[in-house]
Amino acid sequence: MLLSKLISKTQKEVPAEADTISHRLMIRTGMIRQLSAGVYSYLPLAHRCLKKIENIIRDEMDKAGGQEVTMPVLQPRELWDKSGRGEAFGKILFDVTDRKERRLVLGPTHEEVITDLISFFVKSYRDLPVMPYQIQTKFRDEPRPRGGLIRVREFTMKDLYSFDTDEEGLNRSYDKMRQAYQNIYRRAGLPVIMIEADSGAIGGKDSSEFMAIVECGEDVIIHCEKCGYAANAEKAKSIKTKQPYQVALPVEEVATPGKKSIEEVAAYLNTPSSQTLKAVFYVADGELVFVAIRGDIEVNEVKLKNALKATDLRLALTDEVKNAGIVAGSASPIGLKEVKVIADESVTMGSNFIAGANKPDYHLKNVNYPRDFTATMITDIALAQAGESCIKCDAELKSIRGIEVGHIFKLGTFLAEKMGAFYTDTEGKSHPIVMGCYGIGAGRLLASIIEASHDEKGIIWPLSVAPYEVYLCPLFLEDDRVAKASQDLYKKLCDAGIEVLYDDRNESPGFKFNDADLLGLPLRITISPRTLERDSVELKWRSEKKTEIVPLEEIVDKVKNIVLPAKNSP
RNA sequence: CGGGGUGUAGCGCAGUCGGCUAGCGCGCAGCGUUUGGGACGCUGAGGCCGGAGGUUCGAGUCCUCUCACCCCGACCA
Repeated sequence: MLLSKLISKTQKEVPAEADTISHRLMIRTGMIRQLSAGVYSYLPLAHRCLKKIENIIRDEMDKAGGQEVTMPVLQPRELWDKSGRGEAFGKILFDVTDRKERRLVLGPTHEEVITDLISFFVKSYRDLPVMPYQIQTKFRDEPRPRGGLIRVREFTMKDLYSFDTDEEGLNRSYDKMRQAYQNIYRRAGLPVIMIEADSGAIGGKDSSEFMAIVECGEDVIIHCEKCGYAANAEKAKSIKTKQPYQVALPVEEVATPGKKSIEEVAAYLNTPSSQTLKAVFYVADGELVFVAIRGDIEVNEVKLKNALKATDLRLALTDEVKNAGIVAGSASPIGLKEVKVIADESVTMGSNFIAGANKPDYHLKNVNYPRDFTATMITDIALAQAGESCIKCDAELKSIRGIEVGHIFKLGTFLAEKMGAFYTDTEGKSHPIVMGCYGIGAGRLLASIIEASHDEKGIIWPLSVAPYEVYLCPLFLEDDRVAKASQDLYKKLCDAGIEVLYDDRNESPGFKFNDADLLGLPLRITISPRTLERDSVELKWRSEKKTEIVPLEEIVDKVKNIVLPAKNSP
């Protein structure tokens, strides 16, 4: 490809709104162009990377037994009503109405469609297992797109679905996918860690996320360096810090004029926050819920939502709390009736707590569970934090940030039951098909690779996903010898099956070198009057500082030997 | 959805006590000189100042409404 003809233009300056590294670099290299919030065009450089990523994914899916299909983007709304997930997805769904006023959605994922499809073709245990997949555009009306390609509203995703006769089969499919995913990241040159995750609106039991560890990560990962335990913070369990045991003392009222927050009360009474009980109010599917938790711990809303089996969970409004007769700032579960109380297990870890007195400007001392209050439910609804202890080995937990670049789920049978996907076993009995689903976003993977592989000059592409493999960089093109030699070399490299970006512009050396670094192709070949004096060219890896002088007659073979093996063997 | 911010040339920005042909840098086009780590000179093209309404002799600038985009939070396979 001639650089002068490439639909792209490198730029020095970048719009103020681009703040993540991958976003800035993709704009500066002319890879993407935003059309609307979270909606992008992919120019040739990005397109080529995406195709390479997709082909790696496709290859691994095929090897693992996947069969590629294409399913509709337009999906009737009834399908989502049937599965019951329309509600769980809520406003994320892009709604469309056709000319007959029929409601459709733009597919955010395809479990409904695939289950419907498979239920038609799979009738017997003999047809199972199957693993259909597709690589296709998905639509999700995210509340807040951000970070360039990190979170967008229209994106290409590979989604594979496994259908098995039983749990054991599901586990086998799941393991195959887990291995295939590891292969994909390795081949794409992106280090990831696999962590335990919450399945969210998708539903199901077990789920694992593959996280790229990068600065701009949206997710917090709690992990243990000692035993390797790692989980999304919204799922992570931990051993909470212990409180010294004390003999339960009689409850005592204390004045706390004007002190409302845990920090204020704890400071005023000169006690650590771990010695207090905190009250937080939520509305779960329209019902007010009182949440009690130890003062030093935050509520994990995902765990709470799961514990309540709620579809919609949000913090309660001031008025809603007031109308329920609760005194915000001095609230406690003590003596509370008619309101559902969910307590974190931390309220049982400790004694003689400070809690609200349910009247303004007063708190209670020496509150103990269950002597002084009870709860509708006591369970783990705490947000695990760095500094707490690992549930597996008791070592101290750390937290890091990551981007979710893949998520695999064991769905089980709930969708098959809802959608009517049953198979007949050897005895002629009918059973719901056991499902799993496995997603990976191509654009996000691309952005993550840049996040993980760049320097102050630009991108450093791994060979496997680079838009081109070689940056052919002639200097002083007006010199006929240079023009002829580089033209000649360009042709030979192309004929050898090497993907070459030929910088045929009449720019200064510095300008070209800087563009080469910015674009980040793995190999740079420089030809100039100086190298031609020695019948040579200069070869340089983008990832390394040093250069190598290679004779003209050897360069094609040398590049072939570097690039082709890496290209052809995964 | 709550809080904050920004819309002026392809990109980055200035101009806003209302006033004349709306500027600067980068980029783009032409000519010339240069050039092993983002060169320089000259010439030139390019603007419904986000949109609508209003105030005014006069609006990029003031008022009202609106739209878009970004950031923080909420939310998020």
